[in-house]
Amino acid sequence: MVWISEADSGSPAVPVRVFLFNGVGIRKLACLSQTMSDTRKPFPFPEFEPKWQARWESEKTFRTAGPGDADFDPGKPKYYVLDMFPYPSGSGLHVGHPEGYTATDIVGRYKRMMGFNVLHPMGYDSFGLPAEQYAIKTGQHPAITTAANIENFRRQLKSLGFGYDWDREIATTDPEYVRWTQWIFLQIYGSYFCEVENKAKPVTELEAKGWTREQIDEVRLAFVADTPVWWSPDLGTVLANEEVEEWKSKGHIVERRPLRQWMLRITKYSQRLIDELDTLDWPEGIKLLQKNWIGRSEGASVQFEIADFDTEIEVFTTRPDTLFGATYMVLAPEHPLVARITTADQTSAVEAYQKACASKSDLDRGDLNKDKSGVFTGAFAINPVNDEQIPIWIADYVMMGYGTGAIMAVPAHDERDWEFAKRFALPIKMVVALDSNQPLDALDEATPGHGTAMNSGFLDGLPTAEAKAKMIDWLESRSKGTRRIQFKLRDWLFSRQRYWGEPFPITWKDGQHHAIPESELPLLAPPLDDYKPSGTPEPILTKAADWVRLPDGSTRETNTMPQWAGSCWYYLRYCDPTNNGRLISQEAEDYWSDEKPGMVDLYVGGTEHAVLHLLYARFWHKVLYDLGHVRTPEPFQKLVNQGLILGEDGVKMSKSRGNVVNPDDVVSEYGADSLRLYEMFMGPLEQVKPWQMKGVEGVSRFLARVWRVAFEEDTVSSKIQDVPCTDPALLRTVHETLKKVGEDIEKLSFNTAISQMMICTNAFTQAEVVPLKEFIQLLTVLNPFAPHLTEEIHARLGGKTMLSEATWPRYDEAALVRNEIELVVQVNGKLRDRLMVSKDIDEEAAKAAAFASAKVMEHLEGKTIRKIVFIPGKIFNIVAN
RNA sequence: GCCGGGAUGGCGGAAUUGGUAGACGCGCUAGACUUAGGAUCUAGUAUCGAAAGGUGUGCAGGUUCGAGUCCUGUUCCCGGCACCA
Repeated sequence: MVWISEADSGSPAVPVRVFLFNGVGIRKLACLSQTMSDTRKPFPFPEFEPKWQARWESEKTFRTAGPGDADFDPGKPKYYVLDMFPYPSGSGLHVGHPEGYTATDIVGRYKRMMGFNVLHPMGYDSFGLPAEQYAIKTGQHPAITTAANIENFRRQLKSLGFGYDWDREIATTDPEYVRWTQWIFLQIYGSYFCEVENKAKPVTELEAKGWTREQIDEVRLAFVADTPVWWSPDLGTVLANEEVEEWKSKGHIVERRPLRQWMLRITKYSQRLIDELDTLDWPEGIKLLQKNWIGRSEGASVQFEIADFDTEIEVFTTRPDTLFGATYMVLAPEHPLVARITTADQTSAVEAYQKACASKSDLDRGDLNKDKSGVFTGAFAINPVNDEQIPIWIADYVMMGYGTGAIMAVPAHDERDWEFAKRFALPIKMVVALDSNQPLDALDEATPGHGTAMNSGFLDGLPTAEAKAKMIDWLESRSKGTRRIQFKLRDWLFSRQRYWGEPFPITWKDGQHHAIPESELPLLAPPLDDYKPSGTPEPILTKAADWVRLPDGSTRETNTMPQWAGSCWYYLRYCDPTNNGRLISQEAEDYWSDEKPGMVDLYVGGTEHAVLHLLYARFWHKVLYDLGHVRTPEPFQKLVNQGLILGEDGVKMSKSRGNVVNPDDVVSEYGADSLRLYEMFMGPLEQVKPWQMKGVEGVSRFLARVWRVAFEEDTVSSKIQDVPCTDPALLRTVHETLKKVGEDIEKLSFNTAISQMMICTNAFTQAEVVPLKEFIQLLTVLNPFAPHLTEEIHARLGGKTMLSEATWPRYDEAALVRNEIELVVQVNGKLRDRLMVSKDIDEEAAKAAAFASAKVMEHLEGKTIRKIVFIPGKIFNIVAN
C-alpha cells in the first residue's frame, strides 16, 4: 500500500490511495506525479498529521490552567518545562530548534500523563539587530518583517505537533510585553545595592535617609557612565564585548571609543551569582564557565607612594607574599595618573606609546602576547615593605579594565613580568623558594607556584598561604593595603543606539535623568522612515525630534535596550501572559514557584548562552527577588544543553557550505513524527552529532512497522485481538518497555527509550496475536515521541479519547519476572559457557551446573582450582592455574 | 598557555555504573515474495581463522577473580577562556 499526496503543492493535500499490487498502480502513480520518490509514503501522515494538529488546537488540548482559571486545580503538582525561545529570523526554523523542542515536548507530554499540571510555553525573542539590518536593506519596517517571520515560525512549530499552550504565546516586541520589560528596568533603576544586607533595595530608602539626588545616582543599579565601548559605525550602535566577534566576522567595522552609556551594576551580584550556582542542577561545565566568566580572585590591594608626588598608586595582587620581590611597577597606558607622573624627558616616548596602544583593540593586544612592549615614565614608586624606589613603566600587558589598571611587577614569580623584565633588563629578585628542591640561583624562568618565603624580611620561612595572610595583616595595620576580592566580571553595557529595541523609560532635564511614570508604559518607539546608521554615535531615535522633545522642556532618552532585555524575564511572563496590571500575578508566581531555588523545572537550550543570557537572566531574577517580586532566588533549576547538530558532512551547517537541512523538507518527505523521532534517536541530547538522512528513513520505517502491526492494507489487522496476553515473553517485553521508556524520559535518554520501543514493536510484528490492550500501552508510551501516528492508530482501533490525554501506563512488576536466567560461566575471567538456570540458583547448584559443562571442563584441564567467584544471577567465575 | 568535554564495528550509538562489549538503527551480504523494487519479510554482519580458538573499547602501564567502566602516564579531536596581575 502506498499513499500519494501532493506534498509539494503547499495546500493540504487530499491523499489518494493506490494499491500497487498490479500494473495499474504504477500507471496511476506515473500520471499523478512526476517523481515517485516524492510521493511514496509508508503511512498516510500527510493526511493525519494536520488533522490531529487541528484537533489539539481547536480543543486546546495543551492549554494549561493556572490560578484564576475556572478549571484550575491547585492540588495538582506543577511542572514547568521551558525551551529557549527562538529569534524569528527570516530563514525559519533550523533542525537544531526541534532537537531541544522535541525533548521538552516529550517531557511535557510525559509529565502531563503522569498527572502534573505542565506549563510548556513558546514565544519569540523578536527584537534585535538582524531585523533592523533587514529593514534597512528592504525598506520594510522591522515590525512587518518580524510579524511575517513569527508567523512562519509559528506555522513550522505547529507542523511539528508540539504540545504548547498557544494561549500563552508571547513576543518580546508586543507592546504589552515591552511595558513590563520597561517596568523591570524602572525597578532596577530605582534600586541600589545594600552591601550590608547583600541585596538590592529601593533608592527611596536612601532618600528617606537624606541622601542627595547626586549621591543616589552614584549607586543606582542602572546608571550612566562614560566608558570605552565597542562602537560600530556601519551598524550604528555600540556592542557588548561578547557581540563584537560575531559582527566583525560578518564584515562590520568595530572600533573602541569612549561614550556615555547606560550600565547595569551586575558586578554587585558577582559573589551571589557564583555561590548560588551550587543550588542549581546545571551541567558542571556550564557552572564552571560562569564561575570563570565572573572570575573571582582573592588577594590584596596595596598602596604605593610615588616619589616626589603627593599621590599613591593602588594595585591589586593575588600574591601579597611576593611584595619584597616587586622590582618595578606597570600602569596601563590609559591609566589616569600616567600624564601626571611622566617626567619631561619621557613625555614624548610615553605619549607615542599611548597613541599606538589606543589604535589597537584588545584583540590586537592579545596577538602581541609574546612580545612585551612598554615605556618608562621616568617616575619611581616606593615599595611599602622596604622603601626601595622602583621604576614605574607603562605597558599594554596591563589593562585598565581589570583591578586598578596598575600592577606591582614581581618578575621572579610571574611569567609576564619575567618576560618584560628580561626584555628591558629590569632587576629580578627571588622571594619564594619552591617546594621542589631546585637550585635557587639557576633561575631561567618565572616560578609562579607556592613555596616558602625568602629574602622577604618578616615573612622568611613562611609557606605561601601564611605569608599572604601575614603580609595583608602587616599592610592593614599600616594602612598601606587591605584584603580584597577582585572579579573579572564588568558592569553590563545596557544601551544600544538602534531602532528595533525597547526605548528606555527615561527622560532628561537639566542634565538629570528621571523615570517616566508607570502609567506611561509601554513607551513605544515612534515610526521612522529611515533607520540607516548616520555614522555618528547618536542614537537613531534622536531623529524623531517630536517624540524626543516633551512639552515641559525635558527630552526623552534615545538609547534602546539590548536584545537580552526581553529574554531576561520571559519565563516569568508565560506564567501570567495577559496580566495588564502586573508583570505576573502574586497567585501565578506563587503557584509556578516551589521550594526549589529555581522556578523553571527544566530548561533546555544551546550552550551558546552559557554566560550571557543565562547570567543576565539570573541577575534580573535576583533583583526582582530582592525587591520581593518573585519568591525563588533563581530562574532555572535544571538546565540541559542540547548538542549541536552538524551537517551530513560532519561540519557545522551553514548556507555557504550548502549542508543545511530544512525541517519543512523533512516534514513533507517523512512527516513530523519521523523528524521528531529521528532527532531524539540520533544520540544523547547533549552530544554534538551529524545529521544522516538515512537515519530519518530508519525511524520512518520503524513508525511504518508500528502502523503495519495495526493495519493490513487499510483495515485493522486480524492479528489485533481484544484478548488477554497469553505469551509471557511478549508480556514481559511490553512491561519492560513501559518501565524503561518512563525511566529513560526522566533521564532525558530518549535514544535508548526509542530503541526499547523498537524492540517491543518487533516483538509485536513477530507475534501471532497482538493483544489490543498491550498494543495500546505501547502506543501510549510512544505518544509523547510520535503523537500524530499514535493518535491516528488509536482512533482507528476504536479509541474514543485522545492518547494525549491518557494516563501513563504503569508497568506490572510481576510481568517482568523471569524464571530462568542465563548464567555466565567464566574460567579466569573469560567467558566459556552460558547456562540456562533457575533465577535463584544457589552457589552449590551453580557449581554443579558449571562443572557439568564440557566447554568449561576443557579449559580446566590440568589446572588447579584456586578460587570461585559467584555473583548470583550473573556470573560464575572459576579461577584456576 | 589555562579550563572543560570526548575517543567503542564501515557509520550514529548501547552497555544495569566493576560482571556476557557492540543493544537499537543505518549500511552491507544472502535468500523469499515479485514483471519490477529505492517496498516488505527472513537470516547474517567487530576482527583474524576452514575450524577449534585467538584478538579486540585512542596509546602505554597498574589495581582486580574480572576493567569500555577505577588509578597513573600519554596522544589526538571538539568547545570555552585567553597578558585577569
